[in-house]
Amino acid sequence: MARKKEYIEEEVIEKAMNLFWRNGYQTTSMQMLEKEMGINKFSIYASFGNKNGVFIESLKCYNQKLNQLMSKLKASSNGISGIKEYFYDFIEFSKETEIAKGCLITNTANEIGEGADQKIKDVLTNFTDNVRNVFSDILKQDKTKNRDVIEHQADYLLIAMFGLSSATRIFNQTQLDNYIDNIFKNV
Amino acid sequence: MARKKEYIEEEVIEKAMNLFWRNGYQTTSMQMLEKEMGINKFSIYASFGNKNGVFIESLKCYNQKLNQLMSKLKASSNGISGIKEYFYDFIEFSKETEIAKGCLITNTANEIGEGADQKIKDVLTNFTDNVRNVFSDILKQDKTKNRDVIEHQADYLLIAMFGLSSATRIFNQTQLDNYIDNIFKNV
DNA sequence: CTTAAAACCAAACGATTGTTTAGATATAAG
DNA sequence: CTTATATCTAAACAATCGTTTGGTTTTAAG
Repeated sequence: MARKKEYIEEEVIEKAMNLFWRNGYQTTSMQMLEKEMGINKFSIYASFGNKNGVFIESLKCYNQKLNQLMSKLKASSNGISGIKEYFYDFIEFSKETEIAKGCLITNTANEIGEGADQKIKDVLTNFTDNVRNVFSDILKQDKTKNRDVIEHQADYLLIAMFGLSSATRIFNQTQLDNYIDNIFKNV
Repeated sequence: MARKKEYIEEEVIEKAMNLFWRNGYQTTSMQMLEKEMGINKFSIYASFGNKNGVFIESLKCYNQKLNQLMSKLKASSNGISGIKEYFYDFIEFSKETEIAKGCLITNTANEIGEGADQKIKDVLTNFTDNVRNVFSDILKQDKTKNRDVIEHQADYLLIAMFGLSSATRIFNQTQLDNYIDNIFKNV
């Protein structure tokens, strides 16, 4: 006995996510979100609580998109060369629609300071643990490597991904290619 | 025929720089700057024009501090192991007073989006060119390396520094040690 | 000692921030 | 068709943003 929503939450969140991705949390205002999401402020608050709620859902949406990107890697039995492919896939992903925006999670980790919201920190931790586990699983395909080496290399590749995120925003393709080549000389 | 300033611009800018370093550009408000710098808003505007002016000067101040840190490296004839030492020096530098804050320049590069101020972009470009040249000069000490290899490795190490900046903010010392060890297996 | 210039403080500026509310509109159940 | 309820638009909320201004205090030259 009520009116129907004229928007689909998953759809408008994806638009919000892209805005946050381009501009960061602080720079993105409710006014900008209103315009980009195509719905009224009232509807945004009804669906997501507040700005932080929109951001949290945007992070989760980004996480999902990245999991889709990683599904190829998860299913792969190509070992390290599979991870290297993922690095290249990520570069394309980060500039999907327009200019390079880096990784939303990495950008957020770099943006937030001391007094950051705990929910946001949790999403970040979940994300890094997730990526690290995927890398670790792939590395385990090589039975000649012992557990210590695998853990170290998983950490190394995870941090290298963080570097790649920043790099996509500043450096050119040749520099990125060269960076990735060097990174994978050690694993 | 006038009153004397009760503050030294270099001193208050260093305080502003530390605030920007901890919190980023957007999060840092004039109110916070007023408190941290210990002078009135009027004085801030009289000395630095506006918030952007304070930030530009803060970036320059940071640049100077980093050049001091690099002076050891510039004078070094230890080749690559000198650069590796610089990586460790930077980690200490980034958490000099308190918690890890990464590199202010890298943080800024990650924070600013499409419509960033040109002056800020210029400072960032100057900085990366500067660091890259120092790395390049050190690498040239090895006469067995040809020009192409040196340019590639300078780019690689530069991007690795960007990764290290993010990493200091998120990962623990063991992970950082391992990261640096792996990075320097290739140069 | 007077006087002009610069630095100080505090208050206020309009604009924009994130958030809430009031009233009109649409929809589905009874 | 009536009625209850959820969604819509648009206006307003207090708070804070970066910035400016007016008046007071300090200083140093004449």
